[in-house]
Amino acid sequence: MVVGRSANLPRGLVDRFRARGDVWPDDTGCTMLHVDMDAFYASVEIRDRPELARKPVVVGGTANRGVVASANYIAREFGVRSAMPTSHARRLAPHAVFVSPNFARYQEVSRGVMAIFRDITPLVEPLSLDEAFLDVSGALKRMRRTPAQIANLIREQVEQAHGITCSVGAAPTKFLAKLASGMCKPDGLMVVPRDEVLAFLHPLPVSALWGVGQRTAEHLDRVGLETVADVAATPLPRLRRLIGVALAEHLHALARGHDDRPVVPSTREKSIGAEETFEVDHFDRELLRRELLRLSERSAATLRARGLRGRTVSIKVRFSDFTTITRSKTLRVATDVTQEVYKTASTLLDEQVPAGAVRLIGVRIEQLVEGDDGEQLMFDAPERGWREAEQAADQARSRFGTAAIRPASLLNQGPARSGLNEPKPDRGDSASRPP
DNA sequence: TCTGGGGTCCTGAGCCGG
DNA sequence: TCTGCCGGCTCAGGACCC
Repeated sequence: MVVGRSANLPRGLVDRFRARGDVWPDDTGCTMLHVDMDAFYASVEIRDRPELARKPVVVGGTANRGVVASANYIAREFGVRSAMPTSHARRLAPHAVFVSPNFARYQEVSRGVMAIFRDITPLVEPLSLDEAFLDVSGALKRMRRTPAQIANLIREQVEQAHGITCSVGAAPTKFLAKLASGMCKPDGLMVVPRDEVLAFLHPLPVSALWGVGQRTAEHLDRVGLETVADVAATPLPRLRRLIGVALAEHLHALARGHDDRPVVPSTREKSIGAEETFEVDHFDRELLRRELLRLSERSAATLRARGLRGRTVSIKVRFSDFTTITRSKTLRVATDVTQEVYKTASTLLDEQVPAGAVRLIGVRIEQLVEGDDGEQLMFDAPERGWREAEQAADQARSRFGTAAIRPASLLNQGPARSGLNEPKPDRGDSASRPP
């Protein structure tokens, strides 16, 4: 979902490389495809509710502090962008239909789309629900098609099967394919021919490089590096001094068109966590501890569901002025037990977090190992009883719903706030929903 | 304008043991 | 025994991505 970046790209460049009609670019060696669904969440909502088709549609948190997760192209004409505060989006497009996200629905559609990709090649690397890399080098011979023809086939099949459009970039490397798919949106195909890589890359602004966000772009701009060509021409030692060794080497390689990362079909998670922004800031430590328990429960349940345990528990606290601190503690033995996670998180809060108005609190578990990796459980360990109880609760929840079993201290708390386990009310646009 | 929630990766400081 | 060096680990924070 590249939104803001493609907006500032040189127009002539986009026209030059975008494939249209029967004009086929030279796609020899462009076996890396990046497929990106167009305004994915908004497109799924519109497909499910066709009466929204000609309206500006914004998907995002509809509460006071939400941000835009996705906006269709009609809404974007009014300046609405993803990651923009919903309140701002409402001012820009007050007549738009605002919809709360339904992630279960998006996951379902995403699974269907990924299945289409896997019919073409087993080398599929999903980056998120709405995009993936595909290495089609092995599929060329079998399908007797070129990369661009396979890309078009994917676009047709996704639209036929799911009623939504996607854009595809085809290039010799991952980074170039991803750039290309972002530049030909919506519903487009762009090929970056092997011998035109630098002509494609060098006029782009530095922010087009993967790993350059607002801060790094400002930093580079201050020393006169504005385009990808400028980065490519900068001696590596100077770049290292400017932005650090790892980032310098990464950007220098990308700027010269070098990127030999393969498609990796499955990657292991490094951490699992949950966080929550409150509707209003809170000082009350008892309330914060209850929230930590809720988030510990969510995170540990995810660990158990995936057969993982983690050694490091970290908490994140964001205060009303947006300063954010994290505090962590590494346990002797990896755990997936809610009570263990909560106890550690709660101690970190009590001992290391100063008093103040808190707008966000989060729990994350790191240093993950497979359930039977690492140290064996001690059979007389106190956590053993908790684990059995929690596994039973997990099973009950999977049968009777997430509200069926909750820690005693979370009872009488009323329904969870947005982003928590219960199904979310679809606030804001109920008037426009059919009966 | 006023900033979500899920993550990953990198850097640098401090500590510890060999 | 003391000192310096080095590597590994932990911890905190920042930046980035979708």
